[in-house]
Amino acid sequence: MNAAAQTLSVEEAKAILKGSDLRCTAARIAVVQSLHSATAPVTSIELAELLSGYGFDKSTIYRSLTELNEADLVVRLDLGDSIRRFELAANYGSGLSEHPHFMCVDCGEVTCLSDFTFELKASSRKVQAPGTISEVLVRGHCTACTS
Amino acid sequence: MNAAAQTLSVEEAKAILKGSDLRCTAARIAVVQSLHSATAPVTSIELAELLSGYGFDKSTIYRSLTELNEADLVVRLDLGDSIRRFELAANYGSGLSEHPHFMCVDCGEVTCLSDFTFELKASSRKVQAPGTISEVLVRGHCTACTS
DNA sequence: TTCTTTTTGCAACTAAGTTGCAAATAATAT
DNA sequence: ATATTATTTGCAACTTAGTTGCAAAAAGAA
Ligand SMILES: [Mn+2]
Ligand SMILES: [Mn+2]
Ligand SMILES: [Zn+2]
Ligand SMILES: [Zn+2]
Repeated sequence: MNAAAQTLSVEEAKAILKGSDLRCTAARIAVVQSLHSATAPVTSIELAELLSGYGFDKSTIYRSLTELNEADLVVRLDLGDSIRRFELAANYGSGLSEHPHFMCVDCGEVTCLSDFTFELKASSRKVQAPGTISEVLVRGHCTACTS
Repeated sequence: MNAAAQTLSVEEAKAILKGSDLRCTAARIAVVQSLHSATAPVTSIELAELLSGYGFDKSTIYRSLTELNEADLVVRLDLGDSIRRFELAANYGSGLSEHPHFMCVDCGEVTCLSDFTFELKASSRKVQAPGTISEVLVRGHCTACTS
């Protein structure tokens, strides 16, 4: 897991959960706090391992992540390496502030492209869009692996 | 699997394999032919199941796909549902003709966005690109699932 | 507190893909 | 056409990420 951005108190975590009508259980509080302290998306495995060190079962962590995701409190990223990653929604449930993600195919590092927007351009005016876009993932070679 | 686009003869398949210095085995020929006849990316599972009906072992099919991918004869798509998909490179090994892909999160359908280009735009001039992009994946709700 | 509903831990299971190794096959040399 | 050598295959066992059923525990409401 990565370095703490800042610590979220138990009370703050509880407030976030209550805001989405979720029960405040120890596991969910721990998940919210862990995700909050992360500076990049966290894999389910990392989180399950970290929190099993505090006595939580991995199935509980997986279930918590799914529940928080369904409540739009966390974003679930499927980046193509068959390992799920999660990040706390910037706004705790509103579903705003989506951004594309970049994954390096060499080192596996994942970056939030918060300062970028993506544009899909039809090459001719007769092709129609495939649908409404909800997630954009870009893969390639990161600057560290290229240089 | 999807309907045949056109049939590729054994000799044509062999020529493609030889062009990349790969041995012409029955399994690899069958994989090339199957991928050629597909109109959309094919999952490893579909292909392994189809070809196991002809006596090939699934491990052989998985290995063939990996080898053909490493030779740039086929493109491997990781679309986020932990199931790999493959398509024949349009130009049999040159690595050109890349295009973004769209996956519907509702019905799972995958579309090649051959007629689209993608543009990553920095929101300010001081943010730098994350690296060199090699694959773009867009997920969302397809028109059929939206209407 | 008591009651009711939701959540948890456990262990067993699933799905997709990988691996070691002896036997079979492809390409090459004779 | 046959022998030689390197590569590929089939098999079965394994791995990894995640899921599930169910009884016990915990949360929130009364
Ligand atoms: Mn992000
Ligand atoms: Mn395609
Ligand atoms: Zn990298
Ligand atoms: Zn759809």
